[in-house]
Amino acid sequence: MPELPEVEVTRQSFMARISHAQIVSVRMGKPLRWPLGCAPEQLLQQTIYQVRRRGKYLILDLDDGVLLIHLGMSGHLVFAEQLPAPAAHDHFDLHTTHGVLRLHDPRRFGAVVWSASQDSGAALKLLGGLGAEPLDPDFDVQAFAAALKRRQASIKQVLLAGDVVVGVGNIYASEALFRAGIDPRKPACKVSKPKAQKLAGTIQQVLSEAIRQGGTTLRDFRNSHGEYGWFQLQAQVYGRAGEPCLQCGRPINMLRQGQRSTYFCRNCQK
DNA sequence: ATATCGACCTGCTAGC
DNA sequence: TGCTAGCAGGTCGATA
Repeated sequence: MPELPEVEVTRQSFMARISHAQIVSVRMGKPLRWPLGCAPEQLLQQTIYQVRRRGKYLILDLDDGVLLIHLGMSGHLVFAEQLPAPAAHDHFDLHTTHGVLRLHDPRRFGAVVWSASQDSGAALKLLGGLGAEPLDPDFDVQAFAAALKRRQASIKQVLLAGDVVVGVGNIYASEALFRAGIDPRKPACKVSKPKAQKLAGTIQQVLSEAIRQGGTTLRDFRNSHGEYGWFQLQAQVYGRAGEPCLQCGRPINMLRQGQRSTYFCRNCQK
């Protein structure tokens, strides 16, 4: 489910409500991708100051350290004053003075991890290798183009790797490459500078548009109020194999790159 | 260093 | 109707 837009939409949906809440109790269900990294009791009484985002991670600032939350493939957060008793796939509850933050994650590829700071320990390990934030006003298009020049892997796989630019997952990679007219199979280093600059723009455009649409709901995604996203209706290639290209009318192609599906138009993307 | 591939886990759908 | 294979929004760690 969650690429940058879904994580950002989630963040915006509960940040103000949870801000300055104090943690009252913690409930953990089945194991998630990584252990919490501290005794749950250590979180009690701590205040949550703000909720930030880095790539696809949410970062909750506490009195003592940070709590990282990753939604994996199938996770979403719910935040409400009260919630029903945990059901199947509700694997983490953070009870606070403002309400309950609950992670629902059927596949359990998600995680909640405590770290002493954002720049040390578990957080350093998880966030340290991440690339640039595409929606940061300081995003450096020249540096982005230069970084692509150093990579021989296909442009699609370099986007997904997240060490050049963060937040672009399988849906938005296909969409951004289509809008930039770049063949997803092209080695990143062979993408011309103008095309790389164009791609930087289409990545920003696609992600921003998706945030405005509340993200993409293929099956699981909801924001913390339980509302769906609608960007899937604007997708021009993702999930449209065999359907006519909206630019040239020829059928959209699908292929596998690194065990992930890529959707593109052979005619419009060179 | 970089690229590829398997692994993690559950649910749903298409096809027989 | 029921079973099975294959696929799904991510990313880490082992291997070449």
